[in-house]
Amino acid sequence: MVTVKDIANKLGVSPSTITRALADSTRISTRTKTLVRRTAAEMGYVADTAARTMRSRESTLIGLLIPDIENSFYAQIAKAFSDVCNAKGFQLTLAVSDDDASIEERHVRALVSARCAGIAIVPTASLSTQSAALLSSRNAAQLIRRNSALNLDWFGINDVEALRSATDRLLDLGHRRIGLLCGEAQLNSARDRYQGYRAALCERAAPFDPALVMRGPPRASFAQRAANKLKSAATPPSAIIAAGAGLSEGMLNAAASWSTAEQEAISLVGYCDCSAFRWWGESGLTAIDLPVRQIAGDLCSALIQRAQAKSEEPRRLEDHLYGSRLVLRGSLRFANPS
Amino acid sequence: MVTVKDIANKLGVSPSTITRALADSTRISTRTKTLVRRTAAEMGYVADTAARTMRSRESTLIGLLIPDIENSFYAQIAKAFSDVCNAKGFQLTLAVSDDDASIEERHVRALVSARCAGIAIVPTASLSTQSAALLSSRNAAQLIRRNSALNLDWFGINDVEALRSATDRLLDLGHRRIGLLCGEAQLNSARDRYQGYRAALCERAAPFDPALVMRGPPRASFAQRAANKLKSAATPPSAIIAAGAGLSEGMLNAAASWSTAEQEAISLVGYCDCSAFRWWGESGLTAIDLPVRQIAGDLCSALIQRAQAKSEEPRRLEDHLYGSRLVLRGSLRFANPS
DNA sequence: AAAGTCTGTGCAATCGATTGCGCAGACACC
DNA sequence: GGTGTCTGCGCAATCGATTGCACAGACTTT
Repeated sequence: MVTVKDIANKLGVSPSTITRALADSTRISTRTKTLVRRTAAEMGYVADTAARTMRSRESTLIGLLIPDIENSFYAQIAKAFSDVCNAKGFQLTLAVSDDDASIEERHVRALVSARCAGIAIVPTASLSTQSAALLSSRNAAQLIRRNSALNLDWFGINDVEALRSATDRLLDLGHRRIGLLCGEAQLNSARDRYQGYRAALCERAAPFDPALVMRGPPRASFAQRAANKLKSAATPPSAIIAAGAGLSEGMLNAAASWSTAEQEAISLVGYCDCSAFRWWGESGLTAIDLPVRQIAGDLCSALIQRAQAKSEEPRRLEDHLYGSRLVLRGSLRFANPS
Repeated sequence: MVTVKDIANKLGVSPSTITRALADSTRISTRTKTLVRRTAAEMGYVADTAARTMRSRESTLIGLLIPDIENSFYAQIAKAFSDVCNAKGFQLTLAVSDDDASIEERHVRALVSARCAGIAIVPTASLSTQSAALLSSRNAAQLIRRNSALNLDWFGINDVEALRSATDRLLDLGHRRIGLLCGEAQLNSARDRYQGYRAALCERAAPFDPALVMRGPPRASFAQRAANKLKSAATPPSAIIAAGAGLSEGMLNAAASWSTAEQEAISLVGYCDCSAFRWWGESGLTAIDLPVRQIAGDLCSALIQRAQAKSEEPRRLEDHLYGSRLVLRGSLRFANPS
């Protein structure tokens, strides 16, 4: 590895001159600067990030900790982070928790250890106390999901409203038995989604059947089983809403194995519109469209801004709430009069 | 930030004792170890990765540079890397080039600067000389795509064979006008795919019409336009193969906007099977199924192994070639006798 | 001509964890 | 008693880039 000292030796000057020349300091003659830069390029010099981080005590690393990267929803988040980081000269380090609290803790530790300038986390429901402690009083924020154990700003969706309006729409179409695939209640966000669903039913005086609500881990595998179970019930729902990204994936995987008749008998609603939803069936899946990129981009920008501002004053916690809208596609049908 | 020195001061011992206790050195008494560990935990100590990297001159960072993260294909690669890194105690840093050589070069520079233990790259067709120079003689390898400017090991698919067999299958079904969406010829991998297609046509003595081959940037946007153009041609093809992950996405986006009749008139074949392909139309998209996870996992493991072996002897370049198979789904039909 | 102002560089300390070497005390063995 | 041997721990250097301070020479001002 070529170091500053190597260049200095080659040119017969001191290391300080090299750094200053490369950093474009005003105290270095133009002639020297040009010479140094050319030599550095020739020698293939690349500054050592570790040394720089150490000396300056600040890194240009942004940590993103998500439960899944294969789901399009989280992939969109990662892309938004990548773009913002790119634009502002930061690097992205990606950590995938697989919705496992112990993996999550390892990652949190690694991100903190790397002295990330900022950390964004989509927390698991069972986030460890350790993780929470490690993140508190650091430049971190939670994204989409909100875990009350985490004393951090939150950037997310108005989930009550999102689910209420989706449910409302189904009621408009005459559906009375609406299935819900929903995450576990430890997360405020899953609770909100459930409550939105309940609120819509209540306001419209529609019957509520607990058997239609399937709660479980926010994974595709769970949703797939749950959706199949709903379909095969004695009196199956005429519509199903997946209240989560992983859950939508599982629901579609299940429904893809249904017969055409079965598919037509049940209207489906997904969470977070992704381009593959347009590939669903003949004319696409109806979905709750969230401004994911916007949210993730805003969060990433906020983290970077705070990192650069480095004000030490304790801030009050903030929630950043975003709206959503329903994108109507072929997967919604009028309920058959029963 | 709590440092080793802080713990040492608190316990009235030297910093060396702390490090050794935490590293479980044999020269430290069990009593001291326990004490140190408890104190470290209480004080919320987290080692500084930068300092450690600097001293040891080796990081636990694996860099992955891909053109896109929203495409399921690359997301699967990222997941495989994440899993392997996780299992071996490494961290993943993700860089997205958007198929732009200048962004790519910035990322390469950053990854090298971070002294990554290993770097995997899915190179752009127009990879800069700079990038190639930076990567050469480092622990790096190219993945899927192969750029001859890069003097690195390659882990990828037998693309000639993959495209030959897909084309063959379409010929079996009676198709004679088969469209091809393909990347630009600068990349060996794109060239291979094209050649596989040509080879199949040639062997079966099927006519070759250059107008059916759309070559361009490996992006969804290009493929979408190209697929639409093929469909609207005077004598449209009865089948289209997308010879790339991004191209498949674009092809489906285009086809999703076609009428049912139009969709039924053209058999589609995608590249790299992803779960969303099963959502396509009524019974899923036929696709060339690649062992992506396997490839990516193997590559990541190889990088880590080499990093740990740290042998200085120059190695010969190796190619790691994987096979593929066609997954048949509803998007394939017999050609209408014309 | 003396004093003041720039310019262009070098010196040396610093960031935090790690480790080779050395040292002191305890104990064993002949 | 003398000589090893082992255990437990401290000293100080090291990794590479950065930066406050100092300093030498050139040039300007009164």
